[in-house]
Amino acid sequence: MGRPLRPRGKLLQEDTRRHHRSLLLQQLFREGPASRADLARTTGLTRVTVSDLMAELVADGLVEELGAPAESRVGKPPTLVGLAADATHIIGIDLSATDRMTGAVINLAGEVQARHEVEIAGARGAAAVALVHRLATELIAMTDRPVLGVGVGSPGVVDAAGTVIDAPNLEWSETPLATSLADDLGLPVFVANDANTAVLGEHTFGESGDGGLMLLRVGTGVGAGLVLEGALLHGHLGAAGEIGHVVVDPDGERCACSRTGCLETILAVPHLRRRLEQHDSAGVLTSTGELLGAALAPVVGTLNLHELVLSGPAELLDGPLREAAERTIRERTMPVSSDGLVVRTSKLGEDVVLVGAAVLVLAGQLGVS
Amino acid sequence: MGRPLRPRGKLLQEDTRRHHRSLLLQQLFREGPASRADLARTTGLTRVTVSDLMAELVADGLVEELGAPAESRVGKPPTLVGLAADATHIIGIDLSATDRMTGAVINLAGEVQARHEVEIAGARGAAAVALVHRLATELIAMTDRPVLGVGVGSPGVVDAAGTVIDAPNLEWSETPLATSLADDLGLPVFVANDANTAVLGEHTFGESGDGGLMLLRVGTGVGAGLVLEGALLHGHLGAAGEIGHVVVDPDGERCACSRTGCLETILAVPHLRRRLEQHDSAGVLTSTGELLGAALAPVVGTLNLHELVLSGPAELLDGPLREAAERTIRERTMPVSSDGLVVRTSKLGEDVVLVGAAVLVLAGQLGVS
DNA sequence: GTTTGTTAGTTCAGCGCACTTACATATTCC
DNA sequence: GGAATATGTAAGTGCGCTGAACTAACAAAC
Repeated sequence: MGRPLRPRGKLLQEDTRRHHRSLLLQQLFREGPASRADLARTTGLTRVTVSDLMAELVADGLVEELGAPAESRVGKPPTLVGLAADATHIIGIDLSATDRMTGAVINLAGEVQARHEVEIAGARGAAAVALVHRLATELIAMTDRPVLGVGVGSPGVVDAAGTVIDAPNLEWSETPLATSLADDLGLPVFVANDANTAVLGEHTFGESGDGGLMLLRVGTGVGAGLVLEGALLHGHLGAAGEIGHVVVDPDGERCACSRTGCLETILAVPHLRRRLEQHDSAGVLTSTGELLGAALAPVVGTLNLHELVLSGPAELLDGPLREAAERTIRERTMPVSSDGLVVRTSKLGEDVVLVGAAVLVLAGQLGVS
Repeated sequence: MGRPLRPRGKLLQEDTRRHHRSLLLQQLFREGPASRADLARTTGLTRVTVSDLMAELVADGLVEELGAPAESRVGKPPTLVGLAADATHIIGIDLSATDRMTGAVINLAGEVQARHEVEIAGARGAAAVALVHRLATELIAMTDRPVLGVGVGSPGVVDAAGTVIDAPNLEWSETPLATSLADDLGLPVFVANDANTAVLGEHTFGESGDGGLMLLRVGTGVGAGLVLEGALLHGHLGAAGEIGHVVVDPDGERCACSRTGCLETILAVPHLRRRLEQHDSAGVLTSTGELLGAALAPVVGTLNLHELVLSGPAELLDGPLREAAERTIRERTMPVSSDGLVVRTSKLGEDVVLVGAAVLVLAGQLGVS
């Protein structure tokens, strides 16, 4: 039965070729170097087609020949081909911090090659956009390789075209960041919400499995991103993962959003740090984890999630809090939901958003992720 | 940016043709009859290609010429073509009731043409499978049209191949219902969980929008199905929507599953009816709705759902309970999540699963949904 | 009543893409 | 050294779409 997807539009022969190109890149990306004959076997394409596409990919500088493998068997020894991870670079930008914009030059393997950042220093609106332009330009100047594209993880709700619908901190509203950057830089630009960007990073480079993945980003605010059935979830109005102001404790603290007991009031780093100073540390972390677990149990059950990843200050998240959340979720969901569940912290640490921004570009430009 | 889907496999020219075939069927299915030239315009295909595909579809009996439209404008009047909704029939089967198996002959427009049912009368395991075979055979005999396929909504967890992993009531475990039926009947057979089936029915024939849709089925048990980004959510182990034994009230009633305060203990019809007899009716419905809303608020916020549909006895669901649930969800989520949300009862009533089973076939065989 | 303009649908040659078949090449096994 | 095995390339085939040109059928203008 698979996943019957509704046909989305006209399909050209050109699309077929791009699809197969991505198929091969994807294979090299996930499984590493292989011979053309191996690729033909795993993808189902013929050796002829694989050779043809490979010639194109080599010409584009995305793939390189690596010679014969060490060990040898009967028959003509194969020529390995592999992704030329460092022949092309990607610019990743993380706008989720409140005081600075960080960026990086990243290779096709998701490895950070260089970093750079600019202070926000109160820049808002158009000035903040100009700052992103500056950061991007400076990052592009830091690599001598062709740049595949620019990925940006921005706070706030971002639509599919890369327009920031609403980001209060930067005073952005209906700001067409992607098109503005693309016009300025002459490069493909992809913009998405920071939590969505982060979950893509974790999904692709965080050794995560193939099941549903939810990443909860805990910082000044709280937000989530989800990858379900292999694809990023956008939601009805592009606001999937906006979980920070879901009420988890009706008897809790008053929130700035006018509700009471929002998830942010117990979990956002400033609030959590403050409560840790005032009360018994282990108790606060445990009770916070329990409230989080209670809120997430219905989500885990409904989605039959495979992995729940916490991203944020490890000293806060990776201990009693995570354990209490995991325990609560298991207590509150049935075995068929919780048996397959993994609750862990991010393997990419502070770089999730940067690396995720690179994944935006990889997926958009190469069909790889 | 769209939705960068990872390439799933080799693409043949044949697939292109099938894709375009589905594209045209989809257009006729959703927008009704149109001229070939109109179809060419809306799909982006050329008139030549549309004509060619149409000839094929007419030959297959799926589409019929309807002559010229009444009103006329400049130029040669078009020939309308439309889906031949009654030239082919679909068999839909609903196994979610405890005492009987119901089935129907359904046309391509999702309209029930004939009904039939068999008593389960305690049949379990292989005997229950045989009963499904009998029901299917008898239904096929009730129509003189070619049968496009058989769709089955079964209780329990069902994998992508249509094998029922676990359905306690029927004592099925790893039961390959789809292949067994397909071999027996010589027809394509699609099996899915009843709640998943129902949500497909609602999505396709329930006048629902394009955003995320969650259908909560309230009966002897409680389960849900979700359509996100236009496609059915399966979940990591095929157990998406298994929400009946998520704990919503830790101080609640003991559940048969050994947990306390599962959603089923407050919402399943038998439990709810019992509580309604013992206490004030409005109060019970309202408090039940509030607990339901509290459990669903994190789900609604996380997924940025567009529609939440309750399916089950209308006299229980469509009143204070629905209102309390909706109010609670709105109180507990932020405007960006709740503004776009619609909470309603199913427009298909008792037939959701039957009609959804037909959608399984429509989607699987024609790529339409 | 004829001409003009517009739209619908078909015919035909051509092109892109992947496939099949066939072959050159390079190595191991006997 | 020859048979067997495997890789990668070359040539030709088939399928599906496209653009351009053509026929058909009508309304509006004169």
